[in-house]
Amino acid sequence: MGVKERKERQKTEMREAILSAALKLFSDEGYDNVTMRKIADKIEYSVGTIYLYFKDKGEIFYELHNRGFAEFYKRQLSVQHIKDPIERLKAHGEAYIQFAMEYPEYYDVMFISRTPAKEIKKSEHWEEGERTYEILKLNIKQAMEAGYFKDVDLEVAAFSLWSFVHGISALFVRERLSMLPTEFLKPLINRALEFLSRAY
Amino acid sequence: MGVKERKERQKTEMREAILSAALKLFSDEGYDNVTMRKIADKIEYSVGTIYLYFKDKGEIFYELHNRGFAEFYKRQLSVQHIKDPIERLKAHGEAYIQFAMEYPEYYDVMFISRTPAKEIKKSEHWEEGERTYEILKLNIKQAMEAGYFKDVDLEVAAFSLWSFVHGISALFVRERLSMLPTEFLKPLINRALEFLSRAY
DNA sequence: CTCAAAAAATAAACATCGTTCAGTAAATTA
DNA sequence: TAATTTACTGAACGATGTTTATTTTTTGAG
Repeated sequence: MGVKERKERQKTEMREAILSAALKLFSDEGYDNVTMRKIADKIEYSVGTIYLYFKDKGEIFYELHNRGFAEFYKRQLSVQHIKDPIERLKAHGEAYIQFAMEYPEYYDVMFISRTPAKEIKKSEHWEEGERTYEILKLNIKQAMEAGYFKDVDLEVAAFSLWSFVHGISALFVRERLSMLPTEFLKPLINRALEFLSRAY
Repeated sequence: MGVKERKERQKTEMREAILSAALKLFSDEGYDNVTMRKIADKIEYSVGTIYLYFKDKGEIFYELHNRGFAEFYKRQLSVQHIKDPIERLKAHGEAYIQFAMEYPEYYDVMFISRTPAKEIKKSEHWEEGERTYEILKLNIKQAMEAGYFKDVDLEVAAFSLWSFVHGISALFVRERLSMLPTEFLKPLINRALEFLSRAY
């Protein structure tokens, strides 16, 4: 009698369907322009049904946000195998910005949004943010040991590099770079990363 | 018979009251969380009255956006008298960040807030933003002519420097640096500017 | 297989949003 | 003072997120 199991499975399948529809919509149209009714249309259920699976619109976003942070951290790690410290730092920056461009809604709540949903404030997930900052400092430190960043304070360098990639990400996410055609944007960002990594 | 003049004055006073209330609210709560009714409450008029002075919510934002840029542009110019190109560039960055720290509401509206895109996209006032970008490029170009930034593309350098100061400003304005005590923040920012200007 | 209880889904209703508009009050003019 | 113009209001509209009462579907004991 696997009734309970099937119900469980169906419940998670429905949650996944909602999350998947919401992610696409959020990413295409932005959180505020996505209505619960649009999500409901997309999964071909009525509006009220969504509320059987999620407390409110914010909880849908929160769940996606969690997955975003997990993905963010994973991407930071994915670069750690690179041997050359400067190359690794550059790849680190690339991974950071790529995440922001791929999941602007996530990036927004993580680093830009003024009032993150209540759930997010008290969340343990900012620690994941600090862990990525530690990775950055580690990478800079190893670059120093390899002879780069002479006479530079570690904290100052970390703050500077973070500000730099955040600046690019924030301008992109909040659409202050829309005057640049997309095909020019990515190369420009890459050259900007080179600009910085070649400086030291 | 200065009736017309007084009416004119009253009209602009009302516009100013609306703009001032809106700026504070936008900055405190974010564009989307500010309702027309909140603005109306703050100036102690009914909702409909606002629409006698502004076409819609977006136009209020648009006007604030314009004013921010005017003040911003003035500050950028104030640095142009400095002779040494690298010192001037550094002062330029300082002026930029100082504006953000002094008028976080304006900086927010100008470079961070989600914009009602229609108004601003086609606006001639982004040109004021582009004018400041031209100043930056001019300053970089003169630094190049003085022997700095060798083998660097002008556009890439401008984009990089802008991203850098925007990153710092955005992190400050959106309170992602609140873990740093204020007395450490300014020196840190100064050292970050040095970090970059010393790189080339 | 039947059918009442439980679960799932829905449609309608609610409060609030930006915006509009018919109507009222105030100021101006003749 | 009376008429007209201007300033303002408050109710209404369609759309939003969310809640609720109701209907439909699924379940499992007799």
